[in-house]
Amino acid sequence: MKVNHRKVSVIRRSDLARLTGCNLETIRYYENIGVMPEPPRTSKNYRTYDDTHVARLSFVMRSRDLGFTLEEIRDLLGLVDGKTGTCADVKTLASRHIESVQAKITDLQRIEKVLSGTVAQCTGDQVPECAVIDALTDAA
Amino acid sequence: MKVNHRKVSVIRRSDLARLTGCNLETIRYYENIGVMPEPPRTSKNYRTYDDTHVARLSFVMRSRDLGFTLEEIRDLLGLVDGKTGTCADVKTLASRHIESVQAKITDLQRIEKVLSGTVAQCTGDQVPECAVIDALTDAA
DNA sequence: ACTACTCTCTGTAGCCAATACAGACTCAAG
DNA sequence: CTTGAGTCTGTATTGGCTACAGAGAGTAGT
Repeated sequence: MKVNHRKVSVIRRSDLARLTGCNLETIRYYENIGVMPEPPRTSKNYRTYDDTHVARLSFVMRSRDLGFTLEEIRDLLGLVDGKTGTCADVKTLASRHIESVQAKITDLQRIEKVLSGTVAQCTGDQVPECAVIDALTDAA
Repeated sequence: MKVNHRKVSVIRRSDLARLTGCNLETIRYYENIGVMPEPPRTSKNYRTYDDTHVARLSFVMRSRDLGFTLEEIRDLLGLVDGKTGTCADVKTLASRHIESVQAKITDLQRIEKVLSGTVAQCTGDQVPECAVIDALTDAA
């Protein structure tokens, strides 16, 4: 009555990728750098995952989506895993990240302002008189 | 009357770096990838720059500061050099860049909002009840 | 059983935009 | 003449992946 060679609901790498939306190769990369644990292997050396891997990778993906670096994600995971840290520690990490996000926003807004202002002066004439080129050439 | 072995106002690589604020090694990198031209060399193989190099590198630095990729900078330089393009071409390039900057701002603002909202719920208690961790764990 | 196809495994190379370093050479001042 | 600074080259490293080659494993159809 051998219905299926694969044990019921064994999660392989491609399944994990599909379930989390993570790229297939990226999973291996995360295992190499220690963000994801090395999973158990079958007798033929195939990686086998379970719910905990799905949850952890989802956490990583979500954090990544919010712009945390892998370094920061490692720290977050450490706090979750070790249970040594407090919510305050997490808050500190997140707050620092918020600050860096705000700094990036400010920077991009400055850029946007300069560029928009310059492009608005553009006449559509030949390059030597182009306002954008002038701005890039002359400004300190 | 040998006052100075170096010809008057020969610009060396370190001088160019100082004048433009560009990192010393980055200049060599820009020459390798064709953003800056290979400069003439002295008999002893030292790079020698002039005003045109200072102007060009300043242009590159300014563009970089405004978030243009080196690919885009290459395109801008091509328009300036070749004089084949019109101001409209430059405007197109710059406008596309503005759009990508705006997209980044929007994305970061979304991130900032999510993070700030989550951190605001933080109690400072132990990790298992941390709002930030919960948000990272549960959210799709 | 055989073929064809897909999946997984590994190591390695490439991407951007630099930055850093080792080891050799050159130069200017004291 | 020695010392220290500057320059030269090629190569390695960073972050965060992505892609690919070539081998082995599993599966579906005939």
